[in-house]
Amino acid sequence: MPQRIPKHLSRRHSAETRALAIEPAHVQWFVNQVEAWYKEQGRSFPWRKPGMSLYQLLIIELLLQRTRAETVNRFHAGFFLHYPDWNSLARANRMDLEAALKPFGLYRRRAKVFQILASAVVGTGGELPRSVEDLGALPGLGPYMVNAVLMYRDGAPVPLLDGGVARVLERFFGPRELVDIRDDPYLHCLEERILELSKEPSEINWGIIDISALICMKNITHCHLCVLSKKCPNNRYGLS
DNA sequence: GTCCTGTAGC
DNA sequence: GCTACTGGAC
Repeated sequence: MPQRIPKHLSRRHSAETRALAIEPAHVQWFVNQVEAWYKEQGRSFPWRKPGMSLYQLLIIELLLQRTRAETVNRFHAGFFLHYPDWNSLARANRMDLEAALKPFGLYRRRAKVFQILASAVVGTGGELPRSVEDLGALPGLGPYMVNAVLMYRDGAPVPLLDGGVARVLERFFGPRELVDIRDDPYLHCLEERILELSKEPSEINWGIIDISALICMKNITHCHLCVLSKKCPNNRYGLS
């Protein structure tokens, strides 16, 4: 008599099987192509270079949520002039903070999250927690933000899986299992394999992000410019 | 009108 | 699962 497997577990298992069935050489080729392309053609932003505090990096990553990197690039310096650290954020007047956040969008939500987060960090001595569990418990920090902190602070080989990255991975490797990328076992298993084969976590993560933003966009794809098109099942080269 | 380096509430 | 959150860029 075969044991009954709960539906969500069997779906998880099949998704991971699908991700693990991809040839190692195929994943390695993807990683090599993206990393080589990133060194030549990747975007350059201040937060990708040394010199920013962990506070600034975390705020920038929060600002990048549902917001174009170019927009964050243009306005972030002005914001940090007024709010240079956790203390200034925690003490800020809510309306002033909202006004400073308007150029980025989502300003009421962000003002609230920034202040709750700042109070929490100031309350524990101005240091962010070390563990994944405690980081994820901070207000406003989901799986993406936790990984961003681990990557910037610890150089950890963890993925930055956003909507654009999911799009690139799905077009090249095949579709996800679930609607929400944060819970999808296929994309997470795939990312684990990609980060394992990468030499530098930030380069592969930013490389995929930049391909999603510049080449492999939602509605327009520039397959003729893409270093992945040769082996991409979604290749529209010649058609667009 | 659509999209953008997500998260939390339902 | 689905949706609100927001404004800038195209």
